[in-house]
Amino acid sequence: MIQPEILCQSPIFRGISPEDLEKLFSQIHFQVKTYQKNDWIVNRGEVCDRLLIIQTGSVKAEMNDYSGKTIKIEDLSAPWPLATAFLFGKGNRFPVSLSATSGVVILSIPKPEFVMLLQLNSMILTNYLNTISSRAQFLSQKLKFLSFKTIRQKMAHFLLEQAGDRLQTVEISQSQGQLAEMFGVTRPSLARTLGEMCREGLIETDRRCIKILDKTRMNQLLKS
Amino acid sequence: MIQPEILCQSPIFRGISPEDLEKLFSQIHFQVKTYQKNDWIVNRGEVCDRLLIIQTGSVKAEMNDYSGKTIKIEDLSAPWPLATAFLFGKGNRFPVSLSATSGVVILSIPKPEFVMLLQLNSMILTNYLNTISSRAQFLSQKLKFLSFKTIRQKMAHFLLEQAGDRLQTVEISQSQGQLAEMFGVTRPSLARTLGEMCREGLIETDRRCIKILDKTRMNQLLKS
DNA sequence: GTATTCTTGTATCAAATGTTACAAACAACA
DNA sequence: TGTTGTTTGTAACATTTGATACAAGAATAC
Repeated sequence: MIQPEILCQSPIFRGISPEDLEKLFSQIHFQVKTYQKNDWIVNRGEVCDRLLIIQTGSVKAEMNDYSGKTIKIEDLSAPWPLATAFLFGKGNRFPVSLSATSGVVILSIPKPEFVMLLQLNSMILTNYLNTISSRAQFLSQKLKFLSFKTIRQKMAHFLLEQAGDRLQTVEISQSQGQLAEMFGVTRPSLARTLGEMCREGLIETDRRCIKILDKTRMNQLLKS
Repeated sequence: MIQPEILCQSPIFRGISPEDLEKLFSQIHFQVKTYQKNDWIVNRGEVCDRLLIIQTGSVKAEMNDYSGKTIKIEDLSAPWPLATAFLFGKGNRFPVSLSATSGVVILSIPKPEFVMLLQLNSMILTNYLNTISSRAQFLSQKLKFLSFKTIRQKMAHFLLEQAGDRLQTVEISQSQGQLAEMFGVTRPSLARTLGEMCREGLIETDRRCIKILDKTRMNQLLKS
């Protein structure tokens, strides 16, 4: 059976009372499946024609490369939905393989039934739309960031975004190492670039505080 | 007034008859706005609380940088929807500025009304979900591609993806220059890498045909 | 206070890629 | 056939970044 108290904490059913959730589920068909540890839940490439939500336990997403070996992508646990962005769209196949890392209970809602659910309840609809849209926005943001080629440009983009129109001083919350990881570069390379920008009079640094001295010149870095 | 014959060719209203479309629109509130050439339609950063669809004419998307200058992003024309991935989600603000490149008629549907439309008609709902999901999938794909750091890796990924499980020979449809642009590298660099891979016995090239000689070794490139 | 651990700044060398330039192969066309 | 423009292969050099190592400063624990 479904567990409304857990499901209503899922991003998709957030804001819906357990009672309402039970009523909604009484109107549609669905399955609840149980898996043992290390069981395969879905294989990469399988058609994604149902929404899966973890009700209990945790799941490991893996991608197997062209030679058959696997690389771990991420860990997911209750009450998270699986592969929300692949239920619709053109290539609606699972991009990863999923296996149970503990005893797992999965709620499986066929796509037509889920569409019905979306039409029955506008909260579920907006929740689901918010989920996919946020993901698209996140990816879009990340892509824009990666489009800057040199570390200088990434740094300039980051600083100008953090500072906004008003501020001149940015205090970074992470360590330099974490920042480097976010940039996808090595820590010494980032430090070197910061040092160079200091010497050129673009910024001033004091541990975690970075002061932008010349916004105009910083902007020009992003265009060339 | 709305033009059902045009709108039903939009990705969002595809598959709906002009008659049904007219009935649907009689049930909701919406606006139809006219713009002259070079008029601003929306500014970057404005709250995105309505769905915009171009009914006539064409529109230019621009991004203005931190210093105020603008860079052209893309051209859009009827009957295309605007910024579909930003109507929902967390940061629901327009990521770009939009201006008319000709006389333009824009259909503007407030978000709550659009949600109602999604609940009234399951075709519109799946169309819209397909649109956003496809975008998320496209971005995800692109991001994965950029995650490979060296040109060798990008090339290996590209070739193995194109070839699939069966084929050994890939014929690229674009010129080497266009391929390089897609990879985000310069043309001579790509040619050099291809040359090296040839000499190492990984591939054989003949103009636009590339034959993969050693899939196993090619796979190993993707892991290191 | 002292030891330990984490963070930062810096240096050196190697690897990867960009930049520029040029010639050969190919395609389209008069 | 010859001409012109495009695509491809290749080279030399500059720039950027990665890899590794080490020392000094800062934070934390004991």
